[in-house]
Amino acid sequence: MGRSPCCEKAHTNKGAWTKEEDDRLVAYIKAHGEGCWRSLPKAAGLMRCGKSCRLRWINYLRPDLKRGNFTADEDDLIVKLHSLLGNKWSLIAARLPGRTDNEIKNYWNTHVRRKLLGRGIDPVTHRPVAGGGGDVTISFQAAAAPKQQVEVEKKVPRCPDLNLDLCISPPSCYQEEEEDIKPAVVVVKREALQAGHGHAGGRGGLCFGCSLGLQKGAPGCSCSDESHFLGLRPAAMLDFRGLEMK
DNA sequence: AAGCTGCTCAACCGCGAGGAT
DNA sequence: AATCCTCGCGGTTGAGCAGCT
Repeated sequence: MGRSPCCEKAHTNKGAWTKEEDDRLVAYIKAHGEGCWRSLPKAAGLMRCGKSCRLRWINYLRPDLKRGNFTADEDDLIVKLHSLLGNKWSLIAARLPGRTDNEIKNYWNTHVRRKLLGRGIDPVTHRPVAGGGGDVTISFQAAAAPKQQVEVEKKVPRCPDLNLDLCISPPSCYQEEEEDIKPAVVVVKREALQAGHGHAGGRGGLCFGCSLGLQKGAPGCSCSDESHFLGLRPAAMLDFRGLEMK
């Protein structure tokens, strides 16, 4: 049987969008707002499926999109977020105002991956590839799970890609310089990340905690201290479970 | 100038999650 | 509880472009 098509394919346009289609879509969303993508094409007089309209709006027509090249800061943040979140492009995009998941995914695949490989870093694990010269030591070891969590995981196996529990080890330089440093454990709930919280006014100069939605100045925020790995204070234990929000 | 190759990025596809019935 | 429906996500594709021979 297979799944039913998302739309009436025989009567939908495909491929590149025309200026007229863009104008129609923008005008409709300005008048009626986003949402109800399934019925939008018909209502807007577009011969497109809802999915296509949504994608066009989100990735290209949204007025708050930031076009143009990625800055060094954005580049850096993408690498850091990817090291924590993996290929969760929508979560990464939520931390980069004006950028879309599709744009970041493309940028990663065409630029960042190659750059990391060139530095001898595995873009998947963010560890030095065998024989490589990289110095990134981000660990993907899961934090010790509480008993309740373990029981849940008997039914729902841990998905490594989900990264609900993340363990970050400071780089080797910290281990050399500060012997008593404890690994910082960051537990990030997916809902918190999806909520899209963050400081108003852009990301410039935000610590990693703030990039993940922490209130500036809250425990775990280290905006004023540029010297720490990923903006985390090496000896601090950060628990982002407190970020859960509606 | 023509042909080839590699790269970029907009768009498509299939699937899973979650809400509604 | 089961099924349906819609939305959103991540992987993949392919048209268009730039650079090279």
